[in-house]
Amino acid sequence: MYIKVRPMTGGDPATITVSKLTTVQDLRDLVKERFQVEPEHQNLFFQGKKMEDEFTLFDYSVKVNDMIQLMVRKPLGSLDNVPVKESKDVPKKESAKEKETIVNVCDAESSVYKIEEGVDVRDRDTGAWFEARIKKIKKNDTVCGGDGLAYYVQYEGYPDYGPLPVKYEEIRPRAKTVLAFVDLDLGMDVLVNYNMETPDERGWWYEAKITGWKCTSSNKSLICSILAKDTVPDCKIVFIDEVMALEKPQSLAPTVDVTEEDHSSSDAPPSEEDKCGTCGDNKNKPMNMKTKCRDCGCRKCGGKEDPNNQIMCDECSCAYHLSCVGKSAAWLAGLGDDDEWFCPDCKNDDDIVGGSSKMQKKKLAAGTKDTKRDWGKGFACTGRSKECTKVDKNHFGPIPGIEVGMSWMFRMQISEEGLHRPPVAGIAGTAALGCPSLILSGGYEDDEDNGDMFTYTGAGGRDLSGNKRTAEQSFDQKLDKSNAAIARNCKARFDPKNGGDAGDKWKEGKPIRVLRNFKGKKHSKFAPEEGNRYDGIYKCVRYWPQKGASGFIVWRYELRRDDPTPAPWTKEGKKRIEEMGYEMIYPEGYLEAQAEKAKLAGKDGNTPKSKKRKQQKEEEEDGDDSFVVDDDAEENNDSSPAAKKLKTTFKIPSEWTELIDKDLKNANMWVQVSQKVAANRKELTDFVEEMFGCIVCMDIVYKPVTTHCSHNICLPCLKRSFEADTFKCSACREELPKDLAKDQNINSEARAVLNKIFPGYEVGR
DNA sequence: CATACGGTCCCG
DNA sequence: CGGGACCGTATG
Repeated sequence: MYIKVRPMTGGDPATITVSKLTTVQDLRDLVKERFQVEPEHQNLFFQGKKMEDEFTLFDYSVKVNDMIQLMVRKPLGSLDNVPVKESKDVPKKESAKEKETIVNVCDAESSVYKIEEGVDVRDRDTGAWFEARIKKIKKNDTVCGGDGLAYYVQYEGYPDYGPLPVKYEEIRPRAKTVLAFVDLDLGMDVLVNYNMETPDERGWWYEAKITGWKCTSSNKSLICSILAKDTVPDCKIVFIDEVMALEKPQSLAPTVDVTEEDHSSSDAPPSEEDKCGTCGDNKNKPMNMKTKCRDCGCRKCGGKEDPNNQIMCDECSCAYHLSCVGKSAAWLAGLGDDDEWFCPDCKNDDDIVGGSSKMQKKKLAAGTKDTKRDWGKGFACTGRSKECTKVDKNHFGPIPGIEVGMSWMFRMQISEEGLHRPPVAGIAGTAALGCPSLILSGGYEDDEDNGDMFTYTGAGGRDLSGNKRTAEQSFDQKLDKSNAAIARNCKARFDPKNGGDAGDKWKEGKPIRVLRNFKGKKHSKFAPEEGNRYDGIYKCVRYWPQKGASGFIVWRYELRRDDPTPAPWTKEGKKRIEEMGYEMIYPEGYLEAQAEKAKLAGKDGNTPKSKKRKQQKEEEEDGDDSFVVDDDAEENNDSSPAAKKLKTTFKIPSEWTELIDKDLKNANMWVQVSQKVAANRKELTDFVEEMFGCIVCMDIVYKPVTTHCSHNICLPCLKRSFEADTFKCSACREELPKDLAKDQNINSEARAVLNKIFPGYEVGR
């Protein structure tokens, strides 16, 4: 499988091919190849856990395409050699002087921060703020801010990293005040948690300006302009219960007074030694619920509420809410008095080390066999990276957004799409409910494929002992399980002895999604060249038992196509696939990983290109005016009279343009779309997605209302905005008519185009 | 737990 | 290069 490794300092993540059994130690070598960082200087983190050499990626539950963070640990002693960065406002001639002063680096005091004070520090590369603690303050140092001081900070949770010098401008008193949603206001500067890559997940803390918000009955979110490395506008913040106020630096003397005053108002002021150094609350009995603090509250969320449902780590003595570490009250009750518990940050985590994980058992078993082969590599054994939730597992019929002629490289992908869920088996479904999908993969000798009609063979009748997936027929098949499932779809009486025939009522049977796999090429000319292709809906006409080629009884099924979309092998179908620009879909990150692999093994130039060329030639020789996939034109510069081999551009299908012409309100936008030069379908649809993003929720506009000022808003978003008494277009501040948020104002022409371009995009909204 | 028309690497 | 041995995975 492949994973991604991203340096904490920003920069592009690298795709690295590994297996689940790769040890962290081995991973370090791969990371070294890519980032030129010695293993001993690497700190690797996965989901907040520091990775230790002796464990495998499996131990950490690393899955395909997961992201691992790389933090470069500076070699000891380099601290004093931090490269001098010439600041712009220092004239060059002074640099000699500066050199001189380095000698005089010495401890200093700050009028604002004190040693050991908890602060937030802005990371120069990402712009995110991290919790840190001031360890030293020096003057005349190489890194000095406006106050002439360098603050050496130690990042919380990264004891091996630092202390590092930062400027006055890069630190701020530790944020401690959580702001209630009602107190948030437009234009306010706050600290928010945001994930640049997957905004729905937790990320880092950034300074942000509030520019809008969005409320539904179930969901509230905030729109902010985030100050990362650069300013990133229109970020949707989902963690609205954790928006924090920015603390202003205050000079030390008055600060003490203020905190003292603050606490004099509560009935029992904490003594100095009980006072939390971070938030000033009483450590033993934190009272200020408005203030979140990871030092005297829950280490994870900072919350202080519900102390009875907090548990303390036996290693670091930090408190955690049970819910924050995924434990229940019942689990706590079941814990004996001298049972130890270790928090996720401490090394003795039972999830990783020890315990009776199935991994350990497997390891033992594997150990006796001493297999050298690393099965976890590549796509042989990877599992799903997502599960289809768009439709139910027992959904029959087409799947929204999935069109006849679309292709995926691997079985696991069509499982993820919900198209055909079993990873290996050809027939999905149960005897009780029927068969929603099947795939022709050329594994059964009795299959006969005539395209619009084919006969399929049931499963079973094979001896799979020895952990096999296929074998030759060695006994009679029975009409049960998946074999019975297909029969259930047939509009005929269920007869496990003789079979049944739907006759001319065959179309009344339950629909079966049919896919063809390239391995069917052996026997069928309807199979695709590569991967797995969705061919549409078929129905079971009849089913019967028959003596197969092996001499054993197999169940056979006659399937007939009943789908309005032209089949992929017909002239019409081919044209449609070309027009729609359907191209082989690969798993996320797969191609990058392959490219990387090829690069690494690049010395011997035996790439599988020859095969592809041959296929292309055949297609061209075929002479029918089918399109030419021109994805490796650059290597054709040898002798081809290649005037026609310019770059292919995606041509907008006539099915789209017909609808586009009707959407007069967005004529301007569509002109831009039609002028867009896109190499393939995806490039163009990405552009459309950008153009037709709702100005409020940013998703593709749903039930679009096109404003007079030519902006598109989802009707529900518009309604919410009006309910909040905002009657201005959030894109251009133009006043909107108060009666705009009505069903009859939906731009149905635009909606029709978008539904054509993004089939099923409205499902689930 | 058994089943299953995958995918990969090794070997001849 | 093509066939065989071999696991990891989702589902009933």
